[in-house]
Amino acid sequence: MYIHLSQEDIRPLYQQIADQIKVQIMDGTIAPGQELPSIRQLAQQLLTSVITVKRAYDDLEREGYIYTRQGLGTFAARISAPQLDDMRHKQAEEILSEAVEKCRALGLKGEEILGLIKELFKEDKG
Amino acid sequence: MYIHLSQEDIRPLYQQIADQIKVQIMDGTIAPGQELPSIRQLAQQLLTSVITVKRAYDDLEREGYIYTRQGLGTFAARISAPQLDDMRHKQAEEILSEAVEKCRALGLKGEEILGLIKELFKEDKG
Amino acid sequence: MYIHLSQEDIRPLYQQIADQIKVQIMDGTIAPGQELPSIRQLAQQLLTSVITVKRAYDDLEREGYIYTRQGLGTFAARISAPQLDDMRHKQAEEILSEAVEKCRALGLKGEEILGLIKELFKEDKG
Amino acid sequence: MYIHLSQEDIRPLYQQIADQIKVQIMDGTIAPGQELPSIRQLAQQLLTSVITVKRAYDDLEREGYIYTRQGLGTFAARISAPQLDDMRHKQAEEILSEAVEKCRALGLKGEEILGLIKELFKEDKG
DNA sequence: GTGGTCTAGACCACA
DNA sequence: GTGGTCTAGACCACC
Repeated sequence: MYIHLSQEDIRPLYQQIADQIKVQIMDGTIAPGQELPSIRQLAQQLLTSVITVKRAYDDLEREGYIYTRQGLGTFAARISAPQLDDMRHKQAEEILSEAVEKCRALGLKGEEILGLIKELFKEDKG
Repeated sequence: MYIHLSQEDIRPLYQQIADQIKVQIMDGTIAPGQELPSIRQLAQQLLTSVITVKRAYDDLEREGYIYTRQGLGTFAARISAPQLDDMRHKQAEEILSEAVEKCRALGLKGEEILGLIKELFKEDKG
Repeated sequence: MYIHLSQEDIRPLYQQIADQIKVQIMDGTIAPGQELPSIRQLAQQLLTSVITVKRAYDDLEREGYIYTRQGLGTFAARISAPQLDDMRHKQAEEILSEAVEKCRALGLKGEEILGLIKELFKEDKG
Repeated sequence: MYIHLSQEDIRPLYQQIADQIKVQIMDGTIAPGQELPSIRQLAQQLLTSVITVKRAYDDLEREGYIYTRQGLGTFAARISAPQLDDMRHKQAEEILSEAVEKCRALGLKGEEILGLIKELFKEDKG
């Protein structure tokens, strides 16, 4: 499992780990039921502490992406394709909703924001 | 100048202050060149510490929204309305573009993202 | 003897084993005095370790459901049906009484608790 | 704020702390909006580590009972009476549902469990 | 002063 | 070997 930690990233280390594992589960890189590296292994690989990895795994388990069993290990949850789709959408909704909130805080109106987004997609196509 | 601080807001106090001043400059409530209350005055009014207000003013000055003159006071920058509009739009574009990137990383297609955004605005209206 | 182990079950493996044997003794699937499979046999059958099965058998013996004779094997205790019923009821009473106590500590009245329980059973039927 | 930690309790320390604060919020001992002791204070008082208290506060915040603000402190959430009632009921439902599950695992049928509960309440009245 | 993050290391339960 | 809990202590951001 490849994970990249950056000191320049604003997010705390445990969140960088959790976010990247989340993406890999959602895009299928990590298959349902697949065993994840042990917290000790991953901590060693990332040159970080056991607790930091544990915290990332805890967050992922709480959100239903993985499950851990004492003495057995940590595994990707067995999520069906439609469930995965749902989770992806919820995740995306959260990201977009946050971004829109920030724009509103800048004083932009809903129409202006929609306009900007449409322009964004036009540029990508061109 | 009216500013409301909330303990329950997730943002730190200094950012609540800066954000609200920013909006008032952008929507014209504070005119270009207008004098802002002194750090001590505002701290007293908001029942908060001088340090917190100073941090807000510092951030605003760094971003070009206000400027301070030793012994004279603090003033809203002399920005024309179209310039202000430009600043807002550039910032908003950055925020939205980042969010869309994150959604793409999750495996969502452009159409799906646009759909989610449209739903977001429908909910807000309802 | 059929026993199913699940990685996704929250309970540790040894407890899954003990619980299922307990039920089979209580509902008569395993007759009083009947010989149980050896620890090694069962471990092999369940694709798990001897230690795990040993721990399950130890727990069951401590609670009086089975007994082991050196060199002979492990056997279901000779408990009469009414005795079994008594054991079950006493255990259940303890569990339920504890739960009700916790609810009372939350500030709920007896009637509210009874109401909640009745709803619980309605849902299970529906 | 009085909290009692017991080494004999099966629950981990952080959960003992969280559970007791939860009860005090639900029964009104801690008022909505009231400031809780700082994690350092409470850790000192309970002769435990900062991290253990932090973990308890984290869990409570995640469940909506309290909120914490960097530099300000930790506060009981402003929950209305009906909301509190709801939370109490959900909490109780969880406790009772767990207990019923355990009884079922013992091999008891729904009717038997209901019978035991009714006897429990009769005794309390007598 | 407050909370937020992280480290290095320990001991326990489970397999 | 695995994960679960806990300690003592550090540095940072915020007030």
